[in-house]
Amino acid sequence: MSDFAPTEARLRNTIQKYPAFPREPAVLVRLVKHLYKEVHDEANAVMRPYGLNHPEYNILMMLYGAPGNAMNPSQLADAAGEKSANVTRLTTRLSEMGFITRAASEDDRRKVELTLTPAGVELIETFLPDIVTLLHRQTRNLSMLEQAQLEGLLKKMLAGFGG
Amino acid sequence: MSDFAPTEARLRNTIQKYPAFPREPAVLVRLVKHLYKEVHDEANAVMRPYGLNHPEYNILMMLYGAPGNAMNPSQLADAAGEKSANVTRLTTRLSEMGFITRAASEDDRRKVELTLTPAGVELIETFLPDIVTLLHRQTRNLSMLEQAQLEGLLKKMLAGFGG
DNA sequence: TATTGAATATACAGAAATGAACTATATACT
DNA sequence: AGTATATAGTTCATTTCTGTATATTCAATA
Repeated sequence: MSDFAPTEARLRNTIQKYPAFPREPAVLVRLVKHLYKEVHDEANAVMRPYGLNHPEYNILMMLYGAPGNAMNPSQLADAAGEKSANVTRLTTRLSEMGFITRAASEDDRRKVELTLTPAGVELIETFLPDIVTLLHRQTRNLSMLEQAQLEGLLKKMLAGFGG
Repeated sequence: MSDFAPTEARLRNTIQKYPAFPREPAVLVRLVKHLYKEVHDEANAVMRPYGLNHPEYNILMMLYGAPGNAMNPSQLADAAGEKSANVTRLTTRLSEMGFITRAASEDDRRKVELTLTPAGVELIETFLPDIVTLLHRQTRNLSMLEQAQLEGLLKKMLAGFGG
């Protein structure tokens, strides 16, 4: 449970030296960063016994939630927040392990269709209980109302990106 | 401005197949992940012309906010959310570039003191205008009240980690 | 004061991620 | 049709990161 107070202190010093530095945006960005690191590390730890890491978990879950358990690499890159070159590597490995298949698309021959295999589905449903526990733990400090509020604010912030 | 609707749809499918999967915690984690990726990529893009990347920017800013512009590697690892082995590498590079110095601590000889050089401070104050612009852009959709609410909720969530 | 255990930082090898270049296919335009 | 432009995916070289082992110093205590 990393303490955020030192970050606040550093930010005060920074602003004293450089008054134009915007406190609130900087706090938000640093909080997001810290939260992500925790999420990432904890997910890695949970997945390790299954021979997977956090990005691989993500890929699998995106497919699990897709119609027909299938997606293209580019959709997957977008969904999982990975660069496309990285999706190639990740899906190659998952396919070597037998959890997904790779097939050329019929209608557009540039496209590739990645599909979960039954073994992939089985694997997912094996590790999901651990993930469910993790997710509950990671949000245990927030009431349902607070979770909903947080969701709304994060979406709003995210929507402002990329301009 | 990556659209979040497909994520929601995937989550609905997932829950239909696996009802125990907690929607709200999963949404929050995915939002944090997407936000972080955007923050990371955009910061990398802004820093590139200065010959730096996002983690290096972070290291420099942590030092800039520290008393005496100095910290130990372990403090820095905690502050910047980097693994300590990575801090060694990052600070070695920054020191080779002349932006920080590395010195053995007087009182505890296990410790190392990393300090910003004048060149480091100058560099920071050169790129800060671009960062300030970036930070404002990344939070432009949120009112000041919303930013404060978001800060509170993120802190609360973060405080629940690590148990 | 020895000894044991904890803390700090680094080294190193292997794994993961990135950016840029490239191939192949599809779409738009004239 | 023919040419230019855009899109999908991969490859490759390089950079970045991680986990683990190790060296050194400090702290506690018997």
